[in-house]
Amino acid sequence: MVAKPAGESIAHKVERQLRSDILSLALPPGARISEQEIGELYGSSRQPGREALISLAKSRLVEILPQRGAVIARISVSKLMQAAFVRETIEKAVAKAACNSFHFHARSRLDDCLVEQERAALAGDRTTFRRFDDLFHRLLAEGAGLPMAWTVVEDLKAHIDRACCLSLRNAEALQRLVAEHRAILAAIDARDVSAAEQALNLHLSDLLRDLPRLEAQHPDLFE
Amino acid sequence: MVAKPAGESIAHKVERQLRSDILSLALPPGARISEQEIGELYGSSRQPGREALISLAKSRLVEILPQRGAVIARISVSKLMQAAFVRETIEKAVAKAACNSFHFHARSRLDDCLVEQERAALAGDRTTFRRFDDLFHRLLAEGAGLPMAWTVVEDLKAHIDRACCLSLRNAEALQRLVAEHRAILAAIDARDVSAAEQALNLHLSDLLRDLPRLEAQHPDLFE
DNA sequence: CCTTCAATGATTGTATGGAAGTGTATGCCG
DNA sequence: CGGCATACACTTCCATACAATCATTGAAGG
Repeated sequence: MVAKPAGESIAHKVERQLRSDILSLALPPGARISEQEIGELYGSSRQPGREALISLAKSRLVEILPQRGAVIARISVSKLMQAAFVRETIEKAVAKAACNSFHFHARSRLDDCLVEQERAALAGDRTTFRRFDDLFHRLLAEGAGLPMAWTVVEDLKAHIDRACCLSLRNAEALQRLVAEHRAILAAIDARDVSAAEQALNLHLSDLLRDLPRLEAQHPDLFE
Repeated sequence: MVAKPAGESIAHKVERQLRSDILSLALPPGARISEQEIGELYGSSRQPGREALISLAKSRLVEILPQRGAVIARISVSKLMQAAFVRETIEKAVAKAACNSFHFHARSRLDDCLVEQERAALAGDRTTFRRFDDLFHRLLAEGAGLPMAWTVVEDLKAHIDRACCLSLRNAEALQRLVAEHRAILAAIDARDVSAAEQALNLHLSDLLRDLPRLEAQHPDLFE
């Protein structure tokens, strides 16, 4: 049995690829993009490209101008700050629930997750790092018995991730994030709600502190 | 100039209609539905029906079984409770922000909103009532300077609204909800954070209290 | 020189044909 | 009568054709 006997539809593959390219800023905000060129880029027809665009428009990563075309959305500071705020309130509530009780299985996976993430940080492998960063927050929600909280946070991250990507250009920042993850987990293990909330606040406000610099440095990426 | 010279794409119209029909339980959970019959139902081809299905699948209102078809999603008690919890944490944060400062324009629109909603409640017009219920929560978020909080809550409502629809079969319940809205607004006007949070908690837990009865009464609608 | 208007090109929105996949029913064989 | 293979019906998924809409360009007229 092969790993992936095809499994996924072309439209989904295109969507994932395109989302990744947008989040990594490989496709610059403000650039126009048509269904046709997405199709050509992937060796398929317009249809999968169209469906990918519709999906990404729901995440606000592209903006569809009716009857005219689509553009890669610029980073909105206002939306970013709102998304960060909402995310923080959700994750604090998750942490509070986690302090109350935590599923054993998720807890053990979190240890592995942190090890892998630290390895990626040391290797400077941002792609892998980000994958385990997501996994950390997802496992936190699952362990607290609130898996849906992660799906909400995941949507919010669309507004945050590109700025995050800009901010994490130096390797020591990656290791700091891992340390913050450990602090969050330690507070939850100790069932110390206020410590957990404080650790989360620190973790999520890293980016906001860096935001003015990013905006000054890359004015064309912001709206 | 006519009011709407067409304006919206067929796909969007189909999506809205289908979403409405699912939320109102006109289309029963568990029923299968194909692109073709959606198209026929609306006098269009399969394409708009397909796009509507994809959109609704993102809201988890339908479940797409790859290469096989789509079914109207059943109401998940687990998802409902998680969504209600996350929603409550978000709206409490919104209320807290609202106590701090509130945009004048949104505040004045809220008064109108409540009047209209009460009128709908007295007339027993559930459709209009629901529209102004949404508007109330949206204006709350906008007034607090967090319009994005509403978009998140709106997504969460997909998991909640059908049960809510079942619960509100008697007219006095509608008027109670309006009174709860007034209580929330009064607490915000008084800048009393804990009163606002308490009023919101009461408002949103109405449904949860009723949930066991609904599940017993309509077992086929739940998963 | 500026405004107006028609032609052109590009892009989306819609319809439809065809390929591939899945579950079911049917008929055959033991 | 039960188990198995094959054929069939149904659906999604992808490709492509067509129509409608919008921006741009360029020319004509004031």
